Amino acid sequence: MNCGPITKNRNATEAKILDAARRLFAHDSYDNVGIRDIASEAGVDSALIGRYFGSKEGLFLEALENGRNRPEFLQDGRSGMAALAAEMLTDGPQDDDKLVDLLIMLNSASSSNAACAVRDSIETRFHKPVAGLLEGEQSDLRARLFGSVLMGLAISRTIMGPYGVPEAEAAKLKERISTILEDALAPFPD
Amino acid sequence: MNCGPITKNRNATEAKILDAARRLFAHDSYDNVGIRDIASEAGVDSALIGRYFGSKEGLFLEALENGRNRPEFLQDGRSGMAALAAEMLTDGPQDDDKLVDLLIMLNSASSSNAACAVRDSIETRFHKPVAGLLEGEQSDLRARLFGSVLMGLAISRTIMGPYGVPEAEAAKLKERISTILEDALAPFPD
DNA sequence: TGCTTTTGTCATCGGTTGATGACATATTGT
DNA sequence: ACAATATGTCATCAACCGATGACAAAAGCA
Repeated sequence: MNCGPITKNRNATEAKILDAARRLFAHDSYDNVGIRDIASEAGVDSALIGRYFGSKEGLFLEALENGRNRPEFLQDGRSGMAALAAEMLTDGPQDDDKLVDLLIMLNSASSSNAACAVRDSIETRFHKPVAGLLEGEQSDLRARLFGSVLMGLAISRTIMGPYGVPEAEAAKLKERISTILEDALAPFPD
Repeated sequence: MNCGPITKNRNATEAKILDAARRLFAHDSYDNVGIRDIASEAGVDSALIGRYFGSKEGLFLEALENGRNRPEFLQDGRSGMAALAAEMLTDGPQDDDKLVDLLIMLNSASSSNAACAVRDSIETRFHKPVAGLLEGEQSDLRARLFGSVLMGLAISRTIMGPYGVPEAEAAKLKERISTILEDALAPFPD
């Protein structure tokens, strides 16, 4: 495919750039991914990033807001959350589409140029929706607690590599994590 | 103090650099902290970093291994771990000496030039000692699970800023977190 | 005191980064 | 077919980075 004379198509090019950016940002931090890397991965000239997205930061913001599967896991309520956690325990979470957004956020959470956007994104696209699903008092606090456990698990599974929580062959581990997450989500006693 | 003619003292200078480095690395990522920043913070010429520590990476490694209060929290066994978690829930954990090591690791865990050292350090100075304290089977796995929860909490408290788990005025929150950590540490049923 | 070594200062290097203006080529509209 | 616009390419800029060699000043030693 894509033989014959070169074709020019802005929408397709933007999509290629966005895809490449999401792929790279999911594996490395904002600071460690250059516009030349992204352009190269996308098979495109690096100048187009500035032209179409304004700046590297603009591209990062779009990559962050462009999650296909928004909070799709939320549609299933709590079982969806458990499923998301289970997803993290399967092999190669790095390439799991459902986790790309989370990985992008985690990798760049400490990059000063991206930190604000990451925080906002976590709040808007994760904490708030989760809190909305919870009944009882202090749903915000419980959602953040839940989020912290999930983020820790994600870090352990991806960034920590072989030193992190290993893939779960054992059902015991999944069960254990379910228990922990339930603990985080449970309403506070009066 | 420090008036009169300038005095030259290598040990003192190295200490100033190391202190400054630990302070800055605890607030920002490896990539976002320059040797000029560190030198300036230490009140020292940036060339001395190269001279005394070989390179920026060398300095980072020393800053990482130079934690005063090694795993002092481990000396108290499980109650020490709970105390560490409680420490994270108090106001301004950024300036808490006991958490500096953890903050340095978390901030630079995604910086490719520092990631390996960070992973090793977490494994050596955190996972292993914790596992050593645990009785029963699969202590390594349980230690990593415990670590993931703690890291998630630390991220929420520091990097997430106002969007993270808020300071714990309520004893309820501490109790909840204790429960979660106990869950993570508990032996697996047969 | 005079010499050597250590410690600190300064200027600058090569390399990389994000950004941008000038230009070339393809597409579109008439 | 021709002009106008949209899209892609290329070269280059200024700023920053980590690193380093040349030099100055202090400290240690005879």
